[in-house]
Amino acid sequence: MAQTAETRVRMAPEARKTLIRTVAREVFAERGYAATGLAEIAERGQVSKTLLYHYFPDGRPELLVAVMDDVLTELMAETRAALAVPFGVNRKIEGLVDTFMSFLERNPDAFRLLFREPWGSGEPRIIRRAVEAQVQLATELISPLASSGAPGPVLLAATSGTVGLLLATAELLLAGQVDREVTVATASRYIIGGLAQLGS
Amino acid sequence: MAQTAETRVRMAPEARKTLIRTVAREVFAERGYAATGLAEIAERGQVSKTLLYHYFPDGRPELLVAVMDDVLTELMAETRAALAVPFGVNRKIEGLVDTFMSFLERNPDAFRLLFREPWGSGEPRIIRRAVEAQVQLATELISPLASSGAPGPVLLAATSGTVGLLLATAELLLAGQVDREVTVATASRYIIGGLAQLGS
DNA sequence: CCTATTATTTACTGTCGTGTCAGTAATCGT
DNA sequence: ACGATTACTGACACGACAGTAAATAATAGG
Repeated sequence: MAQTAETRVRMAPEARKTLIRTVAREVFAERGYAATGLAEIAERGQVSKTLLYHYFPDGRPELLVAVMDDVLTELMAETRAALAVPFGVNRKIEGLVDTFMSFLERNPDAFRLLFREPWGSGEPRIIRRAVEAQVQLATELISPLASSGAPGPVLLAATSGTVGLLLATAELLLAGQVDREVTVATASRYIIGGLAQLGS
Repeated sequence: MAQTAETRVRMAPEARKTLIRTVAREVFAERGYAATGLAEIAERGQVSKTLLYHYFPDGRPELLVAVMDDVLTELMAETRAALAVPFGVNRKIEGLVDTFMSFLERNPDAFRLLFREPWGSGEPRIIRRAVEAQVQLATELISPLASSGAPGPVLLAATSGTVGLLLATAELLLAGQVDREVTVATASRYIIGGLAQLGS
């Protein structure tokens, strides 16, 4: 009967928190937000549900925001790096697209979590703000690539559309319907050609 | 105590069915799929939950597929009409975009239901098939607008990207951040410019 | 008018997910 | 060594929702 005598694990709060964030990221990514219960996160993290509430008092929403923040930070870092090269706009666009697709191939589920969940309906405010911030960032990042002569709203529509285009083609890549080379090449050309039309 | 004597309403099956479809469309659109319970549909339709199961044995998923089908049918009809004009490709594109945006302004919630829900994760098969059909249709519709010289995968990526672009700018329009004229003009130009790049 | 049919409801069961409370075990300071 | 603090847990109340069985009222056919 030698009970393995429940040796509890007891970690430093920061460590536990990041551990939880990591696990939550996995589960949310796999199952999607709506389909994920705190119970599963707790189980996989070898942790009680109560502890989740202790570190993230607002429960699931707060946990999700934390995860979104993590993923977004990574993505933004890589993207910024891709834009920092000393080449012309067209080259930068290609670099951006390539980086984006590469990130998605490495984090396909996180991608869906970030961009393909139906935020905006009845979800808590924390999430809405996180999503707005996300859109904001993407826009700031892409705006400089467009011809700077165009008026505000046009620019906004164009950048937003560019993001949509990227996401749609990315989906195709993830579904295995188009290989990466073609995806990157086509999307890049499309974007270059599209942005070129704004001034005329 | 004069009970208004529960006069049941008893309709012909077809009528009830379409009534239910209508109500379901409203509720799904407002609340989103995940957040909608059958109870609410039943309540708003002045009908018992059991009846829903009677006419749609698979419950929520089946109900949703029915609604998606209705909305999609409408959208496709309008879109086809817009493409049937005897003008050149560029004009057709403008017409398509305009029609699309117009439809969305009239059915903003249905739009979100169709395109912005996270289908593809753990949802029942019926839904997945419905979504695939939807993508299929959109692709067939847009494909002919691209320069026909490009190879298959490129064409696929381009059409898919076009849809993404449309959806993204539509979102902007619905959010009131850009007015319709600008949205249509910018999206059209972008698409025209983008598709033109495919051959080179 | 009466019976067979069927459209419809009431009332219920089981499941699952959130959020909480009272308690238990590890660690730290002294 | 031994309290005091703090990380952590088990068990449960509570509500919402999917799904079902059996009864009931409306209609159609004779």
